[in-house]
Amino acid sequence: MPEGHTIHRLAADHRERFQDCGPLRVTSPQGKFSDSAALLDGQEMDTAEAHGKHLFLGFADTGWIHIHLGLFGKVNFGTAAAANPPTDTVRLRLATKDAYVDLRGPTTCALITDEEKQAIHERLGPDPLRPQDDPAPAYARITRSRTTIAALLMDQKVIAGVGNVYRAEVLFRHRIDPYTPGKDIRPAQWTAIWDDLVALMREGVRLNRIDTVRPEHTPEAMGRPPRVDDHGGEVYVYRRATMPCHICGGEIRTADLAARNLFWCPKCQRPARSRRKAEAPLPRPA
DNA sequence: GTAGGATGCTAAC
DNA sequence: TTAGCCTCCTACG
Repeated sequence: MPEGHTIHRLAADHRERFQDCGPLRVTSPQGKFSDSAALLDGQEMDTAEAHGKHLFLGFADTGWIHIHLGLFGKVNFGTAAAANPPTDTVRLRLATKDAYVDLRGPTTCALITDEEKQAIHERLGPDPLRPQDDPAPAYARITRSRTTIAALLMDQKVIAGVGNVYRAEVLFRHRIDPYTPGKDIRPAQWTAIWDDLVALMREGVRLNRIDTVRPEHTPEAMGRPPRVDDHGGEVYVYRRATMPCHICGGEIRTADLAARNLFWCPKCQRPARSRRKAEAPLPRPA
């Protein structure tokens, strides 16, 4: 379930359980990380950090474990490693005598150097969850681009950490048509998007799930049934195709955009130019 | 039991 | 633009 909030939460969870806890048992039951695991076995993890969807576990003497979960990767924490042997799909297990963590199905799990880590940071855009990150370079790219804002928000070189859920939800919250070209996004709109992502994603880290509905649109406030779905959080449009919009009652739509599912409300997120007209939204390019 | 999809990304055409 | 990667879960027989 990896958008940026998940990865920042994982970094904090790794620090809490394993940072400066003495030598770790490092193994790769599945085998694909065995050589590096052997190098790391018995070392101490001294830090863990996240940038966008990338997780870095720091081992002062040996380097960094670079982890990217991709679409399927999963992390499970547990206690009493000895009593819970890993299954053969576990790529990486870190363990103390009290706690363990298992990594399965990542796109990336590799031992890298400081220089390689730096190169990864340099190709990522600012991350709303990194307090020191500046949203200005992201806007500079957006305002130069004819690509749709929906695609730009998913481009990790532009902004790091936003995934398919946050992109759909933040555009809805600001009534922005997802097909708006980047160059038509006004500075005030970008500031509002960034500030909102900072708030939403921080809440995502805290609760370990994505909630985006405002207080007046919660199930309790509206007297509607809560969402029944594997993500847990309350949302406006993500995976709600054909269901009624919580605000206007119109039908939520879905479309393919850059090989991902886009969700939006065509009434609430009408292009600015046609919002004055009482007509249906303009036809979309395929 | 099996197919298909999923909050991601890259390399190759 | 497409195929490929990696795993888990759900829906459907």
